[in-house]
Amino acid sequence: MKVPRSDRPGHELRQDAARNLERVLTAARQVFDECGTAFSIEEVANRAGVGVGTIYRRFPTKSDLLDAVAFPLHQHTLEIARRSLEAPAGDGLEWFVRQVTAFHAAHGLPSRLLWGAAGAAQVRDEIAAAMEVLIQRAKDVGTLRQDVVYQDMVVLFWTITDLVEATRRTAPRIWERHLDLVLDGLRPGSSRPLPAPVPAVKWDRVVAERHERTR
Amino acid sequence: MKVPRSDRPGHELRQDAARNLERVLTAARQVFDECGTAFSIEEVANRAGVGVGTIYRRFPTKSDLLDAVAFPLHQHTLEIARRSLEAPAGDGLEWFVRQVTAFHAAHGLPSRLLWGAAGAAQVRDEIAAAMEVLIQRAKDVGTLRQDVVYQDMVVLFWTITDLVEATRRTAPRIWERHLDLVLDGLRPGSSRPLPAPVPAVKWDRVVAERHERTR
Amino acid sequence: MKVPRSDRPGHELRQDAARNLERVLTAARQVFDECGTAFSIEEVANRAGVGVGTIYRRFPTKSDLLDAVAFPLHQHTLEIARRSLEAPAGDGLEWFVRQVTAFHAAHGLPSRLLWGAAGAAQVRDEIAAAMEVLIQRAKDVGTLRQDVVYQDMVVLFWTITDLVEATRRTAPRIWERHLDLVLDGLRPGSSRPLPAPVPAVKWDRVVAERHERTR
Amino acid sequence: MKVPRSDRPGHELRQDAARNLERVLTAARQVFDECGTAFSIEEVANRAGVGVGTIYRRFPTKSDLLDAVAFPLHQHTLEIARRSLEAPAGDGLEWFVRQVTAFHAAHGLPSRLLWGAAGAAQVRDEIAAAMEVLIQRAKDVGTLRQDVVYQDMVVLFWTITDLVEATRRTAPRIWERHLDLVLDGLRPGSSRPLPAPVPAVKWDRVVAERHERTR
DNA sequence: CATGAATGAGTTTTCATTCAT
DNA sequence: GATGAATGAAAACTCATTCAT
Repeated sequence: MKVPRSDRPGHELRQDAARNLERVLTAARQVFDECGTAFSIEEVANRAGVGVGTIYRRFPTKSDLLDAVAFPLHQHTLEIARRSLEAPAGDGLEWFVRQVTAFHAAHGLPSRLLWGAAGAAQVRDEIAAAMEVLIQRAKDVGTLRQDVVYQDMVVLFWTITDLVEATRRTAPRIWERHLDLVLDGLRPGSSRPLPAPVPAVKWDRVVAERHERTR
Repeated sequence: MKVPRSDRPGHELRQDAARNLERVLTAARQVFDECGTAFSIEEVANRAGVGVGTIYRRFPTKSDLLDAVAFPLHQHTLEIARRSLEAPAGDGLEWFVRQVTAFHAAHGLPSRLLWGAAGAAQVRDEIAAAMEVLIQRAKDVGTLRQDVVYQDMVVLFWTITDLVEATRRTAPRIWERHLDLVLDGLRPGSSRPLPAPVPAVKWDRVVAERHERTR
Repeated sequence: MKVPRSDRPGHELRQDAARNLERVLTAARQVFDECGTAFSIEEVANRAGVGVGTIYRRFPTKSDLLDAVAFPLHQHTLEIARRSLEAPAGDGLEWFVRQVTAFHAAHGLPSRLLWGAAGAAQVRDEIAAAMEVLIQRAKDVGTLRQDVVYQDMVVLFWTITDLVEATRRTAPRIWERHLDLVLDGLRPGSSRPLPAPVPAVKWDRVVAERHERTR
Repeated sequence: MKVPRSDRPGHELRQDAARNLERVLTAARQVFDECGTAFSIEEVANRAGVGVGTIYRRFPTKSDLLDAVAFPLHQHTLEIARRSLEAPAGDGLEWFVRQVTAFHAAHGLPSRLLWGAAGAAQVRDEIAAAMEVLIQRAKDVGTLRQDVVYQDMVVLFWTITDLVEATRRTAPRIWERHLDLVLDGLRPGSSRPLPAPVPAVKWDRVVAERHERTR
């Protein structure tokens, strides 16, 4: 477990450090998966085979560690968004929603954690922009109700990812049917018009607050 | 909860006690609202203006306190279910969903807490029975897709109440539009059939696990 | 469980009080027997069917309650001492030791508690006086080594009663054989003279301290 | 207890730790001596000049701390047993009893703690084997009553060590005379045969229960 | 740089004792 | 007098974070 340092001082440290970082993140993902935010840093350190000090060197705070865990997930979600823009006209939105949800399901990180991370804001913005485009395209092609707005889709994400998390260990596929049901409901042919969306004024705070509650 | 022993005078002994109990429960609701299950008993005691011992006298366990907080909510939800059965044919289901959600929104208790409480099982069962009836009626009258099952409605509840909780302080009415959207999507006229529901076999465990995770 | 008060106020209280007192003492004996000094007043109150306040009215301190439990035992031990003086010449000492030990075994109260009680001092003195007489008689008749002194017998009591207590629940009769062995060793015919006893100067403190440690 | 990882320099890292450990054990011995098992970890921490966390790092449980305190005593007692086997024929038993008792007196730890510690069982067994040999030898040489068995000697130990403990602070040498008296009584020349020992069947439980009561 | 020992405030829970009813 | 609710000072134990080695 103790990695012997190289005999020649000073130039392979980077490698060790990198390996350690990877181990820490892997352990953190694992432990978070099992315990939620109630895990202890020491537990992570033990599983990673390093001392707590090593973790604190890179992540001065438990919160920072969580952010680091979330980071690659952000990136991947962003990647999905970008690729959705290349989907055949009108299919992008649905494809995006399904892909992101499946990704969540596969990696088991709470959406709140995911989006509350420091630095998530920028990613969020780019994703939002992509979604706006996807939404408009879907409306144009006639696969989405005209009265649906960006906000509706975000809220949908929230509910779906919460569901994914809540049932991951006991009914890991239950979200699929629910998603089918809801997506189908979003198609045109509705019998009742929607009320006006919540005014956008506070929207940022809504998003932020929702995400920060986890910590 | 404590039944006074007689009708004759001399039974208002527990005025102070009753007041304290009420204070404790109020404080607990409040603190839970702010911190989730991460609150400390001492915090509740401070806000209630009592000593921790007072809380422990009635609620030997943190868990018991949470149960006590949830109890009246169970009862009220059950009441809504019963009344929904008396609604004009076909409207009961939607009425039920809207009422329960509104109630959640007004009282701000997480659905997980609500349903994970000791003794919730029985209430759950009665509500489930009512919902089955309501679902059938809605299908009969043609206000609900034929392929929707009880399970779908429960999952819908989960997602909606989670949404309510997550946005209560920042966008307290956002859930309404979302509910409109989803409920409208449940009406007949769908373009795609749903896949088969998750087999009922594990259903009980799903429900139980989801609720117990909160503690 | 709640005893209804008599309709005519004020003159049967004594009886109730007496009954309560008795119940409390019985419960205390029982609980002490099970838990040692680690029992809680509330536990005693519950078993006695009274409120803790009732106990505190008569026994302002846990310690006082323990003293009250010990009292009748003192008296009985004293009684044994008195009767031992009437035993046929020379047999009194052994009879006394056996009787007292058997009494302890039957009632299961630690000797430390027994003798540490407030007001035990006087009883102790009278018993000591009796023992001195019994010892002398035994020596005169030749059933006890000439070099044995009062102190030796007290120490013997301590060791034996500790043994009784430590084995009461698992080997309730083991002390009998040990007592036989030791008593037999006290008879004349020793091969080695004893060293001088510990000087009597500190004797009182020794006795007192030993008993007070329990609290 | 912690094995340093290598002979090469750089292993004295835990100087502070070692000092702290020593301090903790010393403080624990002291506090236990004064309060019995009723001491608090915080008290130990204060006397040792460390935080409670430091104690809990090495002794996750109060019980573990007590075990650690007892451990060296076990070893030393075992050592005495081994050396007793090398004593001149027939003297070993008495030498063993006197040595062990003197050791108890010098170090002031209750026999219950001593023998109840985790891992004491093995030590106990080896000591028991040695005692059986010593007893037989003493009988062979004629310095011990033929009817004395191992059980008698253990019971004797219990009573003597309890006495040592109970009088340590007030009459620290009183046990010596008592031991002389009892040992002398064990020599042949008894006037009365002993009853049969308690059946060995339950013996193990007797021993275990006696020791575990302390915690 | 890594390590893990140390810290100490914080958490849940218990219980002797007081006091309003 | 009796009752049992209220109190709050412990106690055992945890864990994020700091710091000596």
